[in-house]
Amino acid sequence: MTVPLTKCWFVVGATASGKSSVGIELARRINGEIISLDSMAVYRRMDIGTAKPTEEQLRAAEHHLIDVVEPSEDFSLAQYVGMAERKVEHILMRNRAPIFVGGTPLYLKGLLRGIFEGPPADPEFRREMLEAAEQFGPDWLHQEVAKIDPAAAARLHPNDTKRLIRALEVRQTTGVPISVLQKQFDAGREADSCRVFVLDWPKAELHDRINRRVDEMFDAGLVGEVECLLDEPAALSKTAAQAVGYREVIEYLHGERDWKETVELVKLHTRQLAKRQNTWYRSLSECRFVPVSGSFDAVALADRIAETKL
RNA sequence: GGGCAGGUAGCUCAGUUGGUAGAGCACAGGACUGAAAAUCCUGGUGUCGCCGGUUCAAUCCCGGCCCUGCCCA
Repeated sequence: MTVPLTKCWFVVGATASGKSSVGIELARRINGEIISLDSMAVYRRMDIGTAKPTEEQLRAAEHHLIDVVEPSEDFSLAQYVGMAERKVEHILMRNRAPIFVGGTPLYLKGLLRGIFEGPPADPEFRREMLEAAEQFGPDWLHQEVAKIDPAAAARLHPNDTKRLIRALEVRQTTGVPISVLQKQFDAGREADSCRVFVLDWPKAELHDRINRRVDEMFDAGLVGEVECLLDEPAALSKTAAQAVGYREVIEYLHGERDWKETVELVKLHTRQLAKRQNTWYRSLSECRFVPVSGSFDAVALADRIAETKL
């Protein structure tokens, strides 16, 4: 169920923390291949706004799990973990080192601790539940969950619509309460028993990097990229359309706000994303924090990481 | 120069028939397992423009001043 942790490396951090370049340097040193750990880089033709590796970076190291689904397709944690496990297997068969690089902490936790055996999403069911919730009031979902799974209801806030619906969905399709299935979680381990490195920037510096990068994305043609996506025959999937940068630009193209406001909003949402990512890393016992700052040197950092013994 | 409107949290603004104030956003912290770049929870951070007056008590009432916007000269 879980990836063989002692054989894998993880380079993670907030968005714009410099993970990609460190990952590539590390791959060079330890004969590794990179597996993207990113819920949005999986989408084809969503390049600028997801800050995918450049052509040059892609040549410098083998990369996986980038451009693996169409923008019109939904994607999920379970799909990711399944694909990642197969990649790890193949890379190990080639006698190379799997290096996960990216910033989707839920996926990281899924790799580190496993995911529970559950049914896939049922969009129809979710839509119905959402409508019902709207009709019967905000507490209705919570009451429904309490009826079939008191343990889950106790854990979930009445406003936590998405998780409440998922609890109902799992019970509906499997007959088993989600709180029973989720007991399969792995407990988590000491940081020095695995190699999970978090690039840890001072907040002000990270914000500067984010703001600069967002400006660069717009200069590089983010709006044009989004226009092309909207011109495609198949509409953007729910999961693809919620990506930071894409959502705001779509609204801009619909005339909801002007260019300058849009750029600032993307910066804001990216900073907020970075904050949430860092909250995740703090909560995962496996993480080793690697302080980095203005003098950031990807080569030196990769050297240090490569020397880490278990 | 005259008239009108306004000055309250980092921002946009409520409000107090006089008992020192609260929303949204921002910000901080947290949660999170098939939507996760999503979603949810908790927290108010303040010379209520300035100086006087009335009052037990003024952000609120009165007088003066300053600033901003609009209109008239």
